[in-house]
Amino acid sequence: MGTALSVIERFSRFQSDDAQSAEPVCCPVRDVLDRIGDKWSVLVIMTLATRPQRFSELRRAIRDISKRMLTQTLRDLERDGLITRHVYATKPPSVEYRLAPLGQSLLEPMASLVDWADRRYSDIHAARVRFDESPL
Amino acid sequence: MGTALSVIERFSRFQSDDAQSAEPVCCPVRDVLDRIGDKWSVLVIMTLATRPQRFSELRRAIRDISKRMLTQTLRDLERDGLITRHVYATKPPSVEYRLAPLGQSLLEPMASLVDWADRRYSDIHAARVRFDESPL
DNA sequence: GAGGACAGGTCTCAATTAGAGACCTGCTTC
DNA sequence: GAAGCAGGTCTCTAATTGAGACCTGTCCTC
Repeated sequence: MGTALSVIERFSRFQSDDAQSAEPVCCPVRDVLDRIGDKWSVLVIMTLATRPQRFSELRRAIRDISKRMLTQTLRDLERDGLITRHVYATKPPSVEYRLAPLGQSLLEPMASLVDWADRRYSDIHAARVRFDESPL
Repeated sequence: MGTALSVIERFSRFQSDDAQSAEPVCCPVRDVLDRIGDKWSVLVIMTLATRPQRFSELRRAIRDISKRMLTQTLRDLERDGLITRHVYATKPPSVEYRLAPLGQSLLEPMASLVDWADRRYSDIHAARVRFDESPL
């Protein structure tokens, strides 16, 4: 609790410093969060958490991702050092993606978020229904 | 560690069940993650973590958010029960946003993610540079 | 009492981004 | 020799975003 606030306060200070300056916004945390906070990254990382997988295994696991977005998400994650890409010179060459140590280290905090989402989902859903039904 | 994997495995099972069915993807965790995983939600929640704030205070704190997106983000967060909106009938009516208990409960897991981002930023940045410089 | 400022938005339009799906290369199978 | 899979790329369209004009109402200043 106290820990959470101290982390967030540190971040806030960064952000308000930024609010002063005329420069474009530049904050490491935002930079990273923008990257892993997109629609597919978290899903891909969690899918790779159990075991390394090939391109088409990932596509089957995450049914509604398009090839285009899967390719792009994998490239971005590789670029950030969260996953690694291994090409095997088999008959039709196969490509395997696996979590790099950096990606592994993300599992812990990510799991706490997933756990939160899981436990609070019913509250959130109830709030939505209430909001949508409310007068006006 | 073990905890992280068990949470993620539970989620994965959900996802692979889903992979079997012909139905459109439907998973509580994804539902929630899509919502808070957008560009602005995390920023707004963290800004409100320190104290309740008014619309224009938020705009000043998050300099590069447009009015349109701030309004929309706040509505969505309110709808999900993460924040509450209070209108005061002052001379020019003022509107204050504050974290609801549900939003408070998100601070802890979110902070662990922010902390990760903060501590790993240099690794990620180094990986990017390496990737961008690499042959081809 | 006209002009400007601020609060909290909404609306419109242009630019960016995402998704569907056709297409490509190389190799195997019927 | 038609068809299928792997791992992508390319193109076209649809949805999302951001910039910024505009709106209503209440101050304050001159």
